Order: sequence, then structure tokens, then C-alpha cells
Amino acid sequence: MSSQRTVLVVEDEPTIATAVADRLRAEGFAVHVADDGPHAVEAARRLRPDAVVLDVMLPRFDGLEVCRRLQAERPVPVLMLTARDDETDVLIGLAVGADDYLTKPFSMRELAARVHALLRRMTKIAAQDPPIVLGDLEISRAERRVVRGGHEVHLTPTEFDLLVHLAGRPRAVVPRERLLAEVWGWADASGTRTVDSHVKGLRRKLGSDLIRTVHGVGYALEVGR
Amino acid sequence: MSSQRTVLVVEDEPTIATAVADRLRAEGFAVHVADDGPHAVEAARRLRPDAVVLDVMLPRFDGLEVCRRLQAERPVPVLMLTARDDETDVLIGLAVGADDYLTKPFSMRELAARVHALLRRMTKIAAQDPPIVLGDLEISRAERRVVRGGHEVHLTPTEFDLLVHLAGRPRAVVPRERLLAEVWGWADASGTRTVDSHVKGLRRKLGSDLIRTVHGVGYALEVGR
DNA sequence: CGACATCTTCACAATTCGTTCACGTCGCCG
DNA sequence: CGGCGACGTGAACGAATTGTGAAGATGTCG
Repeated sequence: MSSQRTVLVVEDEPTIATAVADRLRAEGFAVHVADDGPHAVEAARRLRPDAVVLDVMLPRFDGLEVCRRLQAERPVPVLMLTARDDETDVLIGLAVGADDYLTKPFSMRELAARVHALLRRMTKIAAQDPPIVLGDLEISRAERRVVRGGHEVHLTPTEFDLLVHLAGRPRAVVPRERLLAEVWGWADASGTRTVDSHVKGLRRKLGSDLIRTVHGVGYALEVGR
Repeated sequence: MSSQRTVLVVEDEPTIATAVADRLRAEGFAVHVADDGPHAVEAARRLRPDAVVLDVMLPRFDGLEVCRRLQAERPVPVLMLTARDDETDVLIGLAVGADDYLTKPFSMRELAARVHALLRRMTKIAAQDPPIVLGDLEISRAERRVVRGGHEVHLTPTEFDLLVHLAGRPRAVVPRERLLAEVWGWADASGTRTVDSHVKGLRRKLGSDLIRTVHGVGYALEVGR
């Protein structure tokens, strides 16, 4: 249950990156490092880290842009590293969704403390974010776990996101296009069977009665009120 | 938020469209862009967005016309973008069902704030679009389900859409030409028996007393008040 | 590197749906 | 009352949509 937390460090300066990564690993985190904007967004998408440590100055596109994109895809706590004590950076950073900031130079001790604080704060918020209970189906978004009929079911990340989106409007039909947009971030909905594939997975794991298909439109979650 | 919100942006100017879309994505919305009137109506039908950001000036037919058609199909909050501070536009916009408006030039920040406000307001007012209840007939558009006399009846997509359009004006005669236009999107109403065919299906499934034929004109839903 | 998990696509089968056709019936009008 | 056009109906065809198993690609982890 208290599974290891994952932190994504986005920093192009190898010296700093290594130092930060080592310290956070010593604190018990699983750490991944990305060295520019595109890599960071990419890595976050795959990794779904519990927190991101983000340098403002980066190759390709900067930390602010990264932050904006991360928040657009999935809310994630961000600790921003600013080079100078420039209030502008800080304000902009907070505007695009950063949750805390640290001015270089900073001590590793302080960094670790901030990351811990960030995660504590976030898990508190997540804990207030109540599980979705629909009949005999229970979805905990904070823990990303699903229970049906009393026992836990393992879902892949995509399956989980899909289920959450369907559960957001219980019994209502969610168009495939909309699922593609919200879960996958795709604009083009033609010629792909991805949604169907994952619905198949959900039905296999959760029972074939859970998801109703509405021909020509989309899918709907069928649950007791 | 329980589930991500989808916004449809209707704007033919690529620069503005991109800027608006990016900002809204950064705010956590799933965004789709349509670049003219027909595309907008089409996209809204498939996507069922939670809100629409709509430019008044558009190719093919203008924003007001789009707004009118959207409201005719399904109530959806609309934020209208007007080029100049012309009160006429604003008044007409509000008349055809827009819920708020913004005069160009506007800041992205303001746009985002308006969209958020729109959704907050709307979710409070209409938690869900309520089912249509007509005598012993119950139609849930969100679930795309129909119940008559207490038990559920399965309708095909076209049958369902047809029924909804008839139920939109209970007891009134809806001309076939109008049905063809609204349900099928056909301009040409001659030489086809498609409407009749689907009315047949509805009568078979829901009872022959439900739909009255008005010779030479169209059909009407006959239901208790 | 090799085992494993995940995501997406592909090809094929099964199902569902839409439209038209042919023909019988009905209603309006002179 | 007779005719003509509109409507009802069942069948049937093709088209579109979905279910499904498996393969390929990619990435993760030890």
C-alpha cells in the first residue's frame, strides 16, 4: 500500500541533476531524470510521477511550458527551480500551475524537505477527494485502485483512466470521440479501435455487465444507483 | 473535478483558435476546434461538449446560426466572441441562446475565467439534462434510453434521434421535411421512404398509438399531458 | 539481455443498422 | 364512387459498427 513514490526531475545540467536525483533516491523515492522539455512531457506521460521537480531554464522549451503541458494532461504537484530570485518567474510559475518553488542555489536538504512537504500536502488533498462508489464498484482515484464485489481488480493505467472517465457520468453515454479526447488527448477519432480494445479489457476484468455499448455513439457505465 | 470537461472552440482564424485552444488545454480542458459553421454543428453533435466558445464571424453560416442550431439540439452553455463592441451582436447573441460574451481583443486569462464561470454556473443549474417525461413515456437523452409503461425499449440510433425530435414538440405536427433536415441532415426530402420506415420501427416498439400520421404533412407525438 | 507488462493496430467474424424496393392499403378530392 | 398520391409493411441488401484474438512495438525491470 505505501508503495514507493516516483519523482520526475527535469534538469539539463548534469551536475545538478545527478545531485538532486541521488539525494531523492536516498530519501526513498524512485527518481527519473529528463533533460529537456519534450523528454519531460514524454516521461511524465509514461511515468505518471507523484511529483515533478522542474528547472525553469531548459533546452527546446522552458520549464513554464513544460509545466503548462503537464497540468493540461494530468494534475501533478510541481516544485519549480528558478535560477535567480526573480519574482516574475515565481509568479508566472505559480500561474501555470507550479505548487512551490526554490531559488538556486539551494541545499539538498531543503529540496528534500520541499518534496516531502509537497507530497504530504497532495496526499491530504487526494484523501479528501473521495472514492467513487457505484453499486458494488469502488474507485479510489487517490490510490488508483478499483474494487468490485469486494475484491480488488488490477487495471492497467489506461484502463483505469478510461473507467474513471466513464464513472464521471454514471449511466450516461460518453461518446467515443470524447473518450479519445479526454483519456488519450487525440483530436482524430477515426480509424482507431483503441477504445474498443480497452473496453474489452475492462469487461474481462470487471464483468461484461458493467459497460453498455451504445451503437454508433459510445459507451456507458451501468451501475446501481 | 470528477471528470474532465470538454470545450468546443469554433473559430476560423488559426492564430486565435490555437491560442484559445492552448490556453484552455492548459486549464485542464479537453479542447476541440471547428473552423466553420457546419463543422461546428457536426462536432457538437458527436462530441457533446460541456461548453462552446463561439466566434460570431464564421465561414458558411455565422455564429448566431450555429448557436441557434446547437440550442435546438441540446442545451449547451455558449461563450460568444464578438469582433467589435457592438451591442447589437451581443443582444442578438443572448437572444439565440448564448450565455456570455467577450469582445475582441480579450486576454486569454479573461477567456479562461469566463469558461470556468460558465461551467460552474451551468453545473449548478442543470446537474444533468433532465429526462423528458410525457405520460407513460420517459426519454433520457444522457443515457439514450427510453422507457414506456415501466419497461425499457431498445431503439436504434436513428429511431432514438427521431423520437427525441418529435418529443421536442409534443402533440405538434412535425413536417417530414423538417425531420429529414434535423435528424438526417438531408436537404432533399423527395422520393425517400426513410422517415416512414423508422416511424414504423418506433410504432412497433413503443405501440401504434404513440405517433399520429398527418396525411400530407408529417408526424406528431400523441401523449398524455 | 531476457522476461514481462502495456498499448495499439490488424484482420476477421458477428452483429446491428439504414435505406430502398415492391406491393398492399388508406385518405383526400373531384 | 374512382383515381391518384401518400402511407404502411415486410423483406432484403449492403454498409457501418463492434467484439475478439493475436501480433508487433515499445518500454520497464531485474
